[in-house]
Amino acid sequence: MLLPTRPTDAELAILRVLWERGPSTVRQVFEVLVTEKELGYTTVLKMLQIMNEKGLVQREVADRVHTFSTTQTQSQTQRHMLDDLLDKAFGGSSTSLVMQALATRKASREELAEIRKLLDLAEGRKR
Amino acid sequence: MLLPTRPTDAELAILRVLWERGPSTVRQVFEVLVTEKELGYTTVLKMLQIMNEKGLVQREVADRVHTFSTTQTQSQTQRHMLDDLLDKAFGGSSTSLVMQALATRKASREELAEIRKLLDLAEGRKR
DNA sequence: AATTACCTACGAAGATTCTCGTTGACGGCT
DNA sequence: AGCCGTCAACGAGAATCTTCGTAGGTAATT
Repeated sequence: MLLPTRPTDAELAILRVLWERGPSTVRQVFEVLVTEKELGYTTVLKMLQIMNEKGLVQREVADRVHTFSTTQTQSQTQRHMLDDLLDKAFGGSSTSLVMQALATRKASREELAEIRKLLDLAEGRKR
Repeated sequence: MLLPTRPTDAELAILRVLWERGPSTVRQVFEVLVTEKELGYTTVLKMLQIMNEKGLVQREVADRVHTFSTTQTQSQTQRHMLDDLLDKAFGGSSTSLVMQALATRKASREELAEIRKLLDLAEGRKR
């Protein structure tokens, strides 16, 4: 599957772990996820196998354990999913998306300042 | 189903039509969607029935045709989906979400100005 | 050698999504 | 009366997602 499909929720949960912890074994991923939600070891294993077929993760076989790592950075995936959401729910308007993002969760003052800095950058690049 | 589930892609396509055109009959929704994608009339009908059961749309029966309308505004749905995405792919950081949003599609200068205005508002509200 | 512990592989089941064909009802037209 | 077009209802099938039980392999421990 060359086209990067949008990760499902369960897949995202696993990707989150891999992004945070870096390359991990099935057991390591399982240990993290099981604290959030009741689920079996083989469930995680199966998911990782499927994700490997899809190209979402890659595996390295050392000794007899498999170590999995993501094939896309978190940023790449984020951009992807945002792009998708932008098309499907925001009519392509990044303005209204940002607007909603600012409305959704009250950003802290520090966050607002950071966003403003980004804005300056984006605008500066334009003139 | 009281909790608003996240609309699927096919559901979003229908919601988009209803948001744009306002309350519409099955045929009207179908006429719009069929220009974008090959699909049958009964597919749209079935989807609307399901969406009605889920509470995503409500129906009004007049004469013998049913007219459907959304139960949530586009903004409400947008906020919802953003909130969801924020949790599942951005670790709750609206800053990085906004950052990616600005990076994804280059916003026009007008859009940037508008976003800046929003920022002022958000910040003003804080002090 | 037998048991235990951990690993991957695999099949399958249940749920959801999306699609459409068929059916039956209703109204207008000939 | 009989035919045609449009409508909603319904069942069902294909595809995908998510879950886990079972099986088989390997290595250490008893």
